Amino acid sequence: MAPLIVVQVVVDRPLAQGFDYLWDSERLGGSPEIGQLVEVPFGRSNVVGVVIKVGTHSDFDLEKLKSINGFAPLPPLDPAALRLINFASQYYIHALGETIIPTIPQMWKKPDSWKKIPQKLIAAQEKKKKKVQLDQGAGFIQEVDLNAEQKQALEKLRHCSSKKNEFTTMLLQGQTGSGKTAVFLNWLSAILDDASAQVLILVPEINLTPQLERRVRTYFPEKKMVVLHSGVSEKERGIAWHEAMTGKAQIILGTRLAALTPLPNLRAIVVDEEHDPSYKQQDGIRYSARDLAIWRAHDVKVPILLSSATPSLETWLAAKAGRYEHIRLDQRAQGAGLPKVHLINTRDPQNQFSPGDVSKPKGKSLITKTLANAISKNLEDKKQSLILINRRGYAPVLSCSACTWLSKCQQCSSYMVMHKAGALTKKSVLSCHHCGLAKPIPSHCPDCGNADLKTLGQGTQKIEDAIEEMWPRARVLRVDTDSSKSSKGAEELFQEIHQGKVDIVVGTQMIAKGHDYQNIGLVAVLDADARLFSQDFRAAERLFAQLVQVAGRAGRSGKDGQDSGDIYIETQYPESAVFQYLLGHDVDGFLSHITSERQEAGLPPFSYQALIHAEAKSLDKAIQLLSTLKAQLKSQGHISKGLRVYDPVPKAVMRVAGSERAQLLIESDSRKQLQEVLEAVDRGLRENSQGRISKAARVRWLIERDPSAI
DNA sequence: AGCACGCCGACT
DNA sequence: GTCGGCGTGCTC
Repeated sequence: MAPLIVVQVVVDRPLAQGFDYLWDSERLGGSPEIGQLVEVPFGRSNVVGVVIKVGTHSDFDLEKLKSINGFAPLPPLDPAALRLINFASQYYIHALGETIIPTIPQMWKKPDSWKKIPQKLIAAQEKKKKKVQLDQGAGFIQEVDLNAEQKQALEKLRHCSSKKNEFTTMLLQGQTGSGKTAVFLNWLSAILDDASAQVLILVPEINLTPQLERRVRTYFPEKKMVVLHSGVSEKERGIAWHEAMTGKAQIILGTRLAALTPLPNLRAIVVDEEHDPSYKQQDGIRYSARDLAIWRAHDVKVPILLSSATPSLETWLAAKAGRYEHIRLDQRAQGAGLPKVHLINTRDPQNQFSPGDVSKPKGKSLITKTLANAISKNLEDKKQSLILINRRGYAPVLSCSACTWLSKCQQCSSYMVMHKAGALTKKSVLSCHHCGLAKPIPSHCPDCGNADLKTLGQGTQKIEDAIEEMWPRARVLRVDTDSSKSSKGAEELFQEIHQGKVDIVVGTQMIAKGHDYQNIGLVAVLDADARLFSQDFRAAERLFAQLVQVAGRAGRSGKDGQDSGDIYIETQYPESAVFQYLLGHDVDGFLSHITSERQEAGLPPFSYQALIHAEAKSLDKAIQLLSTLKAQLKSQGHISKGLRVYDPVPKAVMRVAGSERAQLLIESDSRKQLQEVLEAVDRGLRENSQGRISKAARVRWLIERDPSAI
């Protein structure tokens, strides 16, 4: 009789345990290995799972064990990848199976097509060969072409990461346009001299990927590179992931979803724009790809480079404290100077239009007279202007002029945004940006019947209208998620800007991210104040980072260092720290400033946080669950010195798509203590839940470690 | 989570 | 008489 083989498998369900199965060697024609992707019968159906244990006995009734159906034509996930996923599962208090399975591309999770996969891979390889030949190009900046400062930074990078098998974290801090990319690509170049070495380059979830992709390809034409982000098709992603996890791909460029790809020969990691909030996953397991990348680098003993013009406070402090190497790049490459920052005090009547002004627009506009003059001049100079307003749609809310009616969403506790007819929809609509509900615009007030409905506030669409009215001969383009989703893709819109087909671009923050523009003379930010006094303690930090990024867009046009562009910020509070430090492009000054603020308030990075989210049909139930949880933690003696469990509160947008939401904040001075409490929270909630929904009141809950916004 | 089983109300 | 609501329990 063949020896008994029992394997433990985790599946994509919110279940903490693994499940035991029999491994029938004869039938399966292979031996079981940890990290193998298998198909198992589970309940009534068959699902894929990952083997986490191989042994000869089971705690479960042997008679009741089912057998493994089959395994994927894949090597097992390597031990380092499994360690990473195991860490993520524990740190973020998320079931192992639910952590591991979603990282595997769809293509590999269809057992029916496992047999056909080898042919598919061969076909894809053939196709690739043809493509590669077309891909050569210029634009490559060799080491000799770097400026003195870049060379120095590169030397330092090499020096800090010269020892084999040593973990180092390095922060490469430099202004936009200082040539960080050229430096880190040259750094990676030496690492890639080892033919088997793999490097991981993480980028935020932005439209920047195609640009960087082209650039990396021209740097390393002979290296195999794969790209992993949500825009890559399922099939391509499956192939790319396979090439990465088998060590065939040397360069893995991707967004946060690439951070968990198995890379058996990983030698270095780069996290570009490390401060960017999109590294934080916001659904499912809420991990930070940047934090996991650092853990990963430490675990496999390789250097990791974090790059940013405006580092996150966490990173910057670690660098100050010497835990990270701090490498600076302060001059602008290619001689471009820093743009001049102008603060326009909107409370100052001098900046506003007076009734008699010739150029005064008809309606109320966010565009002040001072800004309008600057835009006019920029137009005369044949330069492009970027106008940023972080609110899409026409107007954030519609109101009745006779009664108190406002365009509230029926399902959510937020307002419906008015969108004018055009790109997104054929007719004008009211749309809820939280639940997606869209309704026609009422012709009369639903409450009192009054026909005079007025818009409050201004979004990108309304600004676009205002600009077209003020500069009828200028070519205006709007770029936001609405305009890029319809008619043309974002990439095409950016092409129009590059080709000089537009004079004024109106858009949300997405126009400021990652794209290099050649002829921008002016950048204006219209709604900066909205985020100045936010509930979220990181709002100012984010705003500052965005404004610096925006400023970077303006400066790139200055070819000879003369004309470096202007940035205009309209604000009621020009004296705010964010703006004052921005005036001097003083990133370090600003970070020092918020350091003391955070320290005094005991906020991260001087403490560690977690949120317990609760969502139910009624707010009462959600709050009730969290109150009970808090009481339970108290009675079990979990609340000790250095740990603060706040009271449950309704969320800012309390109601979304018909369910009401609350949260509980837990804060601790120690990571370890927080971990222990969160494990207790998980145990306590699980005891009375099926999956992630409480049995009694049907409250859906979720633990979020290191929330990016509270 | 996903799914079946099970026991109570308004329907072809 | 049944279709279907969602409360409860299980998945090796």
